[in-house]
Amino acid sequence: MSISKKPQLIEKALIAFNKGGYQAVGMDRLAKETGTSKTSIYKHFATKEDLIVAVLNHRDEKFRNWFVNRIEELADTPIGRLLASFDALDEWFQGDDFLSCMFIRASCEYLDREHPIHKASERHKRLLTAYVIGLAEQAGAAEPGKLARQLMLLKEGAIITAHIHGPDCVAANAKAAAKILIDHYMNN
Amino acid sequence: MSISKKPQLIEKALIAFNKGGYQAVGMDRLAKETGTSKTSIYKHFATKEDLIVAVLNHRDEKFRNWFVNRIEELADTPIGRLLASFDALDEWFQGDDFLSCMFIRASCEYLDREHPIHKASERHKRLLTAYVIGLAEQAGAAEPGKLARQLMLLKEGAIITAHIHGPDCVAANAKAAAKILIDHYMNN
DNA sequence: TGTTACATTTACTGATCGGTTAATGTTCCA
DNA sequence: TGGAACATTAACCGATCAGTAAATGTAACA
Repeated sequence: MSISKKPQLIEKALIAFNKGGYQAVGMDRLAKETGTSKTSIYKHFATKEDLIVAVLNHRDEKFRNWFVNRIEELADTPIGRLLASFDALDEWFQGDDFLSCMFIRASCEYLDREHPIHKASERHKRLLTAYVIGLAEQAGAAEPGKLARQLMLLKEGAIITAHIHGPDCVAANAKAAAKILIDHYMNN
Repeated sequence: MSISKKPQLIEKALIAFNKGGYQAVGMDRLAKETGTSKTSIYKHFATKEDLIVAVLNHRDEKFRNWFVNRIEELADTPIGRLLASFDALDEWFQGDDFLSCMFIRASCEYLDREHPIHKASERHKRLLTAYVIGLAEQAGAAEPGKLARQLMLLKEGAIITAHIHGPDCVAANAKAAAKILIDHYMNN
């Protein structure tokens, strides 16, 4: 495999891990599903752990990019965007390949907060939170950090709930709660 | 192992799975950590999957029992209890053995919603939700189901956030959001 | 055409996976 | 004391785990 095919390997590994789980998908199966021999995979990544971290960082970039762009398509005011973020979530939940969040799942399989895979998940959530804080600041909320973190709690909760019980009504309910919180922090 | 030691086996297996994860803890390690030979374990449980389901059902009973009792110790009005549930969460988060929620983690390792282990997790969350709905009804909230489900989103989000980023401020922030939501549904 | 360099495959390592078989205690009653 | 019943152990099963070594294929350049 030439060096230029590394991104394709990461992309295919992402699909495999998303579908099957990090521990459950072994390197042999990964080689099969990516169409790349194990030896070639290990040319690019020293360990499975390194590959997973690369997959997560790729996912981070792709997801945040999609999320922000979608939100900006859906609304053009800060408050509108804070709310629209839940519509974007709903689209994600309703998709065929939604199997919870790859970062939450990673942190559940690699429990130690100091584990590189766990840290990659922490980073993703921190960056997402920073984006929401920015929106809350633009909106002129009384306590933007507090509001943003509360909205993030609703988002994480919605992800878990949509995965465990199914996606119906979950994002809409989270959005309704978000509306109440936003209204509170904009009038106090 | 006599039949009477089955509960102890479940209890020890719970600790092992909580500490190490469901897939990561193999049956050999489980035998070592529970002090029970594999053959004896398989006398009580046909498969590892059956054992995990038994562990989860035990955890469900134990956790809900603790949760409800703690809440009723902390407050004696329905609204007080809705809020106190977040203080109980905080106590859980701050404990030494907090490694996210065993049911969330189970649903993350066994992704298929039809999988028995996933279903056991769904059941636990459904029963918890039912309890919170009951409190919201007692409180006389305008839309008790909606309020309760929104509070549940905050709880699930808090669990994930406390696990990924650490427990500091998480439950308190969720409680602050809960206060706003409760206030809204009690005055409208 | 011969050679160097690199990509890729096959076959393998020891360890561990979930689960089973056969042998060895141990207990209890006749 | 003999033996049926049951609990427990150790050894083993084929499959798979993450990772590696050796062999093979392929391309570029001299």
